[in-house]
Amino acid sequence: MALSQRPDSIALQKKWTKKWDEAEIYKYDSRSKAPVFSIDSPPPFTSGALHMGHVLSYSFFDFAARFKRMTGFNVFYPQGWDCQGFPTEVKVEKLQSKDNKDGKESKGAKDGKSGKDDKSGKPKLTRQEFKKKCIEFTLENIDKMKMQMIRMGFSPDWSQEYRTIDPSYHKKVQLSVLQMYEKGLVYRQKHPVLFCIHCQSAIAKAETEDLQRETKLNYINFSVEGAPLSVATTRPELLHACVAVLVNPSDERFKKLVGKKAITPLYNKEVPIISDNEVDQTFGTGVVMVCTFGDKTDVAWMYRHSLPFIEAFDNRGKLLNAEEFTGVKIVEAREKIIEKLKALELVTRQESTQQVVKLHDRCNKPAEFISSVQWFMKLRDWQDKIKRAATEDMQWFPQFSVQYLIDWANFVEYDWVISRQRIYGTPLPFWYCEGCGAIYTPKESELPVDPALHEYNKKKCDCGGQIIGESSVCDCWIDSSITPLVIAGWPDGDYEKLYPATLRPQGLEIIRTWAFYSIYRCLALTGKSPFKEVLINGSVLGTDGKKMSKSLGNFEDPEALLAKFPADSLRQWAALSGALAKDRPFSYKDIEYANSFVTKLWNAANFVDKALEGYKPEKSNKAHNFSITDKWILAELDKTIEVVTRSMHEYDYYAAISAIHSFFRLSFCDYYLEDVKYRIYEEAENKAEAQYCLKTVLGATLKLIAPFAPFISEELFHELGFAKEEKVESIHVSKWPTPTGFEIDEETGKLASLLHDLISQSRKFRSSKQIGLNEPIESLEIGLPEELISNFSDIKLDLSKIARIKTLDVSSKKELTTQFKV
RNA sequence: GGGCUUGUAGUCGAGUGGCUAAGACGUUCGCCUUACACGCGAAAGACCAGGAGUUCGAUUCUCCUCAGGCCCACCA
Repeated sequence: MALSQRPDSIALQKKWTKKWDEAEIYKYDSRSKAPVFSIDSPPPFTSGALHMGHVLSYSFFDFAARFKRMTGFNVFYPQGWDCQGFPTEVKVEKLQSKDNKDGKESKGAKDGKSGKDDKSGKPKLTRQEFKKKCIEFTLENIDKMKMQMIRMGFSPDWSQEYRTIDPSYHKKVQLSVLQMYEKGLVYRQKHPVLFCIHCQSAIAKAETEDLQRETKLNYINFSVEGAPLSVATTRPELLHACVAVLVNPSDERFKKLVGKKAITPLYNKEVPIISDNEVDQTFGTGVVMVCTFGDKTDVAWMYRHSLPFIEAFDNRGKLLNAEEFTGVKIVEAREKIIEKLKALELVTRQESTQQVVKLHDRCNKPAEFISSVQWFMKLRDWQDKIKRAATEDMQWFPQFSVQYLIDWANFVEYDWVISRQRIYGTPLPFWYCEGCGAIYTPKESELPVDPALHEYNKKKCDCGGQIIGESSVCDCWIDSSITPLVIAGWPDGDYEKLYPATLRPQGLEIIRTWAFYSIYRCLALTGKSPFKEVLINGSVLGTDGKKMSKSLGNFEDPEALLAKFPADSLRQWAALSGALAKDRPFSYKDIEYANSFVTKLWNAANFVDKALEGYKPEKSNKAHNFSITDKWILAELDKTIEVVTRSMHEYDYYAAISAIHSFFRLSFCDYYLEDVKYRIYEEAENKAEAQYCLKTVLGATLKLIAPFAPFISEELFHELGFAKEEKVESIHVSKWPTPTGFEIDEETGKLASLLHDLISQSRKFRSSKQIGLNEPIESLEIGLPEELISNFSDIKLDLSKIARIKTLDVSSKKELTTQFKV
């Protein structure tokens, strides 16, 4: 049958997606005895549509999945959705405020306590209503993203789909938290959190914006053994919460003071003088006062040096424990306290300085740290175990990327705050007594629970205190850090069949979170590392080499690209641009190049299809009448299969796709097809051998490219009858090609390159004399080294036919010489 | 400031302790040759960032400098 024009890519995509779905070729077979290859693929965050980063990374996972299927693995490739989290809340709030015609935003949803907007007094969504909106928004996004994934030709087993909002998922998350609680790894404690005193809400760092501003740096005298010690601070209003004075251990000026006590001005409190490497000797006087809490460093220092904790102000920003200044607001207190210190002649200097403050992005007021009760998971003592698991139990691709995890593990200073005062998240499965702080947990059979809504809340503790259901939800990494367990079916008994996962593919930027927390939690829950191989990909930059972002105008939308290019081309772009763990600028040229390759493949297949008319396999197999070029192309094919196979095993998709492209384009299309044309058209006696080679090479190439270009390879695999011959439903479940085992001797190799060299020279000659390729050349005299002369007859016919030279004469020369005549 | 990473033709980018350092895009020239003009053929274009060291020999290994990128931290 003759192939027509290259088919429309959308029609192709629809046709094969449907067939693959019906034939369930991507389905994991739990009864199969084949070795399992399981992929713990990232559940994308469902606050929007797919972006180019997804296109790049999910293409990588898909290459792996398709390759492994073809090499005989029982591939387990689920796809999840990471649904809950702050960005979704923000987007839903924005949508809500758009609906409000007066333009006022709903703040009620934010504080996690009340569903009413206490500022405007207007009725707003309740907690439950808001949550419902978030879920609706999420489901819409999942539909959109799933559709895009299908259009990209990604091949997860959709029967294994999971969502982190599903009750079954919540149940597992809560169970995992409870089990870690049983092991003593979860606790409840007072902890500083970022808080907006204007909006009355705890906020995440991600909700803040930096503001560079000018402020006053005040030099204030403390005293040590009666002598003054000058300390520079921008926040004198926190003096009452000063718990220590820090100096750098290598600072000669203060070495003698370390270990002694300093007396704070105004409040006359005795605080220790401690040395710490993080103190900048050149800033201010080189002496820092540590307060609870001026900023994040204060928090770090407080934990590091086990300093006592003084509540500096309440959640309305009014000073606490500050003697005469108690109840005064922060900004006002700053001025009043400086005035008083000046009056006492304790301020020696004031100078302007630049500082960066964190503003709440909704109200543009400075965020403060305040103390609040939070839930924690113990990370201390786990760093070494995590590092050991990552280095001993796992192989990282590329190797250096494990260093990101090690660095992070070394850096962790305090435990993981797992509670968030938000709405859209997995509820923490705990109750606590308001009075004595006793903690109550649900039974496993009660899960999933929302303690905030539970009737248990009406009960009293043994101590007589009221029992309160926790209303905080889990950090979203609590949800996603157990994916290796969830996909394996944990906690059911036979989860170990699929645990640990074979492969964890993920982005470089979330090694510190997703990889780190997954290893930690899975180790804590099972004692076993969660995966064996980690594949790290970088992110896609704009064409200008900068991080892709809508505001920079270097943003590419996959949706728009899919309208212009077939998925097969986009996927090849991913392979072409994706050196592991490296950020790559986006390139239209790569896509266009990939696209032209798809066309090339189609056209070459078209030629082969016609050339195979009347082909009788038995003729070629028995005759062994292979020409030099036949032997050469089969040997080249073998080399390519070897390189591609090795590269695929190593997740080196760049190497794989380049090898395929260059073999097919250069060796096969540019040389071999030209070499055999005369044998096909002129019914040469060794035509069957040429047909055999054409068919073998095309068939193998289709398979090699199948993981990268699943649609076009499938179409051609069926159109040219390979599927029927191999009795398989799809190229994607066919066997990965193995080398034909065709040995090529040195002599044959030399003759093949001599032939191609002479053809090339003839073309140069034509080019210089402006002779068209279809006009014959009268004669060619060739001077050849002795050792090539005897075998020259093997390529003589090919040369005269392919280069269209009427007469060929050969004589013995030291080196190759050519003399063309028109 | 810390960690990682990169610096190869006009552009994007492979690769190697020693033979003429891939390929693509772009450029120039010639071709609609019965698969393909989304094509074919030919050509030009690189002191492999700079400096020092190791070595018989370095673009490749080590160190320094300079310049990018990503992540983290960020000054009281």
